[in-house]
Amino acid sequence: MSSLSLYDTLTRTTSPFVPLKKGEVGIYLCGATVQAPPHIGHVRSGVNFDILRRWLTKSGYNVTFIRNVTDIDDKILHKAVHEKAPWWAVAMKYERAFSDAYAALNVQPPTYEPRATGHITQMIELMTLLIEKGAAYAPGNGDVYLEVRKLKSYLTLSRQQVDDLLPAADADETYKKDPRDFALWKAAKPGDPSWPTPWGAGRPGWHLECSAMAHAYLGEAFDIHGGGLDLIFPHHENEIAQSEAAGYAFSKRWMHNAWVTASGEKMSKSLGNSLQVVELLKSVRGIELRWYLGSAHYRSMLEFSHEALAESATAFRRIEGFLIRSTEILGAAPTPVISQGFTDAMNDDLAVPTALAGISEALRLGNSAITSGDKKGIKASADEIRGALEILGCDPFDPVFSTSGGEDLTSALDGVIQLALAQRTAARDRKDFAASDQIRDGLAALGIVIEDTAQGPRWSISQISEK
RNA sequence: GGUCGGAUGGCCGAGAGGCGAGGCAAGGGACUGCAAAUCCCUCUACACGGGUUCAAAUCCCGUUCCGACCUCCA
Repeated sequence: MSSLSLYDTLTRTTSPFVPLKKGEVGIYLCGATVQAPPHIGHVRSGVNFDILRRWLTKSGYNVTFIRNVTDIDDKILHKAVHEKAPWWAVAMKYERAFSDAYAALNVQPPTYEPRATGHITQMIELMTLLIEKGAAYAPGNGDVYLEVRKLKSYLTLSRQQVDDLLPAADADETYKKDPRDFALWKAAKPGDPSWPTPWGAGRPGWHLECSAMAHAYLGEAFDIHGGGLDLIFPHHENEIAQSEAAGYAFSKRWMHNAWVTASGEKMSKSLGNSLQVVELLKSVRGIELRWYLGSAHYRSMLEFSHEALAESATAFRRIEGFLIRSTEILGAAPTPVISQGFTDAMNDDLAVPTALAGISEALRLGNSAITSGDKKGIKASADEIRGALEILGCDPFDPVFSTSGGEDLTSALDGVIQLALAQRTAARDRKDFAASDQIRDGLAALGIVIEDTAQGPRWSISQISEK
């Protein structure tokens, strides 16, 4: 029996996962800044860490999963001006869009999903502590800064030296002791939302909120902190700086997902709307998009193309088709079973691609078992495949993926189609293939696909058409 | 300037000293009245140049190209 090993960005190595508290895992994942609709890069992070969470849960851990919502920042304020709407309306609109995208991809809701603006009190407490300890200072302009040169281990996650950093273009050295000092708190500008503090009214800096919320929900030390690669610096470095300066042990392990790239380049908001989740869901189902995003290793760049996505969806439908056929033959949905091969792969830093190779093997064996009528073999393969799909969040039997209409409609439809199939079978028996093909073509025109199997004809509703 | 990744067959994507993952696409075959589905077979690749080694896609040195971060980023 293998045990779980995970990569740690801090040490740049894979090491055995040992929780701080037996049987418990605390995870903090940096969520979205809700200032635009989600594109697939955003949801890849959600999918990757959802797989981690499901695997930890399946491994017997009680997982507390925190994913924050940054609902106040410069971009949201700019967007509010642009959209001629209050900043909070903009934030809520895009928070909903993210929630919808996560739901469409079967990303489980976090245990708690804190918003930055709901935790100003905790942020003020943290700043007070940091100032008391001499790590932060309020120079009187309403800003509060963290003094990075006082920290002994600043930039260890990204392995940089303070003096190597390019000075920020917008650094205001009037008040900062060092241009690299970063803002915990930003003084209010006229017209901007603000909250009162002992140092003046203002709003939180981006980094402070995550430290404050992680502390509020997971305590001074927790197991895993996650996010996209681009958050390593400055965001995660600054979180570490704030938290350690406050005396917290903070995260024991750091995990970062790689990007979805387009033509080799990191996906960015300038690429337009085509790779937004809502757009892609017009050509593939949520379960298929999830399969695609989850199929590459989380630390590998995933080169997006519409062709690759379509191929991935085809591959998934093949697996799904087997599970549906096996269910028809066995008269019951498969029971999820986790195979040893799947366990070993997932325990090796979530080696999903290796696990997928195992699924392909089980699929081949299962299809052969259908051909030979080996019900025991069918069940063994179907159980194993469903078990794996469940962890990957792509279980076709999961109610979240069920198409509207439901059982009643399907069974009524089945009765009608069975009548037509009986006519067709009769025609085939008397070798009247013109008549039998006419029936098949007629059903096909209605979106009903007929297949002749060893167990007799079966029908299914054809998948949504490709664009 | 600093830090960090990457380059694998037509395409996507694993692997990290010996045994050429897997998928998609393509071609051939089996099955079938035909189709679909399914199964079998074929297509045997690691950017380039050196080196280490009995053995290198994998380790070392160098080169080229692509990309990311350096205070808005999943």
